[in-house]
Amino acid sequence: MKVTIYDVAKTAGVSIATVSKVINNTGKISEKTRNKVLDVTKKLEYYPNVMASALMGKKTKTIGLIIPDLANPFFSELARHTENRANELEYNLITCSTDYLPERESKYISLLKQKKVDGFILASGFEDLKKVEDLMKEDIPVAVVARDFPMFPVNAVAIDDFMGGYQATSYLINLGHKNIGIIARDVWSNRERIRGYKQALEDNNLDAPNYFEYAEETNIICGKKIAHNYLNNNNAPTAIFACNDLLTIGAIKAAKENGILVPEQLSVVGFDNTMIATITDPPLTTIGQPIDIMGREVMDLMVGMIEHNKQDKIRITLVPELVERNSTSKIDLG
Amino acid sequence: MKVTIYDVAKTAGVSIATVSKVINNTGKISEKTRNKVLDVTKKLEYYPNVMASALMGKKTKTIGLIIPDLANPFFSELARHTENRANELEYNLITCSTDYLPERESKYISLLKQKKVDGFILASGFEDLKKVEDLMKEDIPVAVVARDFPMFPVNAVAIDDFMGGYQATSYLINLGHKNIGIIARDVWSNRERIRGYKQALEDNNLDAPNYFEYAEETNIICGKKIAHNYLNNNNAPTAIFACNDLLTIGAIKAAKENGILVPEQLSVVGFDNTMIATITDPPLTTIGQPIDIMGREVMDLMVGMIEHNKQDKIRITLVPELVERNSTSKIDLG
DNA sequence: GTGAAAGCGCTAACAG
DNA sequence: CTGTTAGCGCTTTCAC
Repeated sequence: MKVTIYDVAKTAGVSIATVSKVINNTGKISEKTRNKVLDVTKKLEYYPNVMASALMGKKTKTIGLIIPDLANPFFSELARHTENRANELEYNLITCSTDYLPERESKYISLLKQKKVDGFILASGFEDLKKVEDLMKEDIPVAVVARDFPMFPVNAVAIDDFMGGYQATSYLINLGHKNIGIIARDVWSNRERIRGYKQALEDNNLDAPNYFEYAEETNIICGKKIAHNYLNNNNAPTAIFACNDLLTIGAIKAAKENGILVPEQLSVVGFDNTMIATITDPPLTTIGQPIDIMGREVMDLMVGMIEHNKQDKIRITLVPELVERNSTSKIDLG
Repeated sequence: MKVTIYDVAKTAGVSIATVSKVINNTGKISEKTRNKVLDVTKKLEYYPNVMASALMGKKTKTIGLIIPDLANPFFSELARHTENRANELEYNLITCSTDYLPERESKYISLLKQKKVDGFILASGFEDLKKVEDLMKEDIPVAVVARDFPMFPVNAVAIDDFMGGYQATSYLINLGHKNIGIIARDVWSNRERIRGYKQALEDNNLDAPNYFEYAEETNIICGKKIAHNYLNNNNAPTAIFACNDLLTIGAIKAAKENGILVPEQLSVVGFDNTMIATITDPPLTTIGQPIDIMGREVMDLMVGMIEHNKQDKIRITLVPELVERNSTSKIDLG
C-alpha cells in the first residue's frame, strides 16, 4: 500500500517529526539519523503526499497558466518554454485555454484557486483586470505575460508592442510603400501595435488608409476575410502589416485568391515569428518575439514571488526584432 | 480570510457533517436544511478545499497529460481538444512535455503521482511499457492515445496507422509512382505506417528503394536532411511519403533547395493534417487524423475509469482519411 | 435527519 | 537533537 511518513518513521526507528525534518531540511538533525532516514526513504520508495503538506499551508509546486488558445502556435510555444523552465524549477503547470471568454477565465481561476495552485501566470488577453486585482488582494502570486501592463503593480513580461508596430511599418515605408493596410484584433497588444503603425506613418507624413476593421478572431479565416475587403478596395494597399502570423497567412491566402503576387505586388509583414512563419509560401517577414525568453522570465518572476516572497514588482520589456524573409519587397514601380 | 466548512456550518446553524453531506449529495438531508446550507454557501462564497478532500481519498479532478512536445502542432492540437473535453467534465489537465526522454517521463509520472492526479493520459511515444504497467498495478487509471496498443489491457484510442501508411502509399501508386521513398522516425506509430507502406508496395509488385534512414527527431530539419539524402541518390524517388507534417515540410524544403518542383517533379504526402498542412507551399496532401475525436474519446475513457470505476478496457481505433491538396500529382511521364 | 468524533498524511510549535 | 501533540479542512462511520 501507500507508504506514509509513519512507515518511514517506524522502520527507521525515529518519530515522524524527525522524518519530516529531514525531508524538509528544517531543524537540526544529526548526520547519523538523517542518513538513516534518507536510506529508509529510498528503500521504501517513500514520496511525501503533496496534499497533506499543502493542507498545512505548504506549496503545491503547481502553477496555473491561463492562455487564450493552446492551438495557436504562439501560445503553444510560450507554454512549452514556460513549462521547460517550470520543470527545471520542479514545478508543474496546469494549462487552461480560455478562448478569450471572460466566463472561462473566471471559471478557471476559481477552479485553480480551489486546487491551491501556488500562483497564476496570465497570458489571456482578457480585459477584466479586476480578476487580477482580486487575486493579488488575496495574496496569490500573479504574473502576466505577453499582454498589457495593468495600471497597478504586477510582475509582467512582454515585448514593446508599440515598437514592434513601428518597426514593421517603418520597414515597409523604407521599401517604398505608401499605402499600408493593417490587420489586427481588438486586444491590447494589437492596439499598441496599431499605435506604433500610426506613429510610423505620421513620422513619414503618410496617411493610414480610410478603411480599417478589426478581426473577430485570431485565425487564418479572419485574416483572409479582412484582407479581401482591403484588397477589393478601390484604394487597395501595396503592403499589409498583420498583427500576428496567423492573420498574416490569411492575408497571403486572400492575395493568392485575387491573383495578387506576394511579395511582388503585395508586401506582407507579420508578427510573432512562430515556427509557421518559416513554412509558409513565401516565408514570412515578421516581427519576432523572443518567446523562449518570455516563458523563462515569467516563470522566474513567479518563483521569485512564491519562494522568496519578493514583494517588489517589476516589468520586463523585451525588444522585438524584425526577421526578414520573403514576404516583402521594394514597391514595384512598374 | 479563507472560509471553511466550519464557517458555513456555524452561520447555517448546522454541523460540518451536514454541510459536507449537502455539498457532496450524500446521505439524507431535509430540503429545508439543504437549502439553508446552499444559501450560506453562496453568501459566504465557500469553495471546498480540494486538498483536504483529496486527503480523505476523494478525487482531485486533475489529470496528467504526458506528451512528447507541446510545440509540435499535432500535440498542441491534441492537448487543446483533450482540455476542452476535460473542461466540460470539470477536470483540469497538468500537461507535461517529455521530448521523448525516458527520464523525463519517469520524473513526470512520479511527480504527478505525488500530486495525486486522478489518472494519466499518455501520448508520449516512450517504449518503456513497464511504467504503464506499474501505474495500472497501483490502480491508477491510465489511458493511452495516439500511440501503440501495449500487450496488456489498457484503455486506448489511436488511429489505424498501418491503414494510414497503406492509404498514403496506394494513393501515390495510383498516381503512377513506382519509386516511393519514406521518411519516418523510429517510434511505434511510424513503424506501423512503414508496414502499411511496404504492404501497399508489395500488393502492387513494387519494391521499396534500397535507401532508407530514420529521422532522429520529429522536426523540419531532420525531414529536410533525409530528403536531401534520398534526392541525391542515383535512384531518386518521384514521390515521398513522410510520416508527419513536420517531416513533410522538411522534404519540400529539400526539394526546393535542389530545384525540384513539388508536385510536378516530386509528389509528397504527409501525415496528421494539422493546421500547418494548409499553409505550406504547396498545401499538403496528407493523411488526416481526427485529432478532435481522439482528444474527446480518450478523455471520456479516462473519466469512465475514474468516476464509474469501469474495469473493462477498450481500444478505440479511428480511421485515418486522406486529404487531397496540392503536394501530389500524377507522375510526369515526360 | 443530524451531529460527535475519528482520522487522512503531514508540519510546527513546544517540551524534553 | 528528538519526540509529543495539536491541528490543516474535510469525509465518514456510528450513535442519537
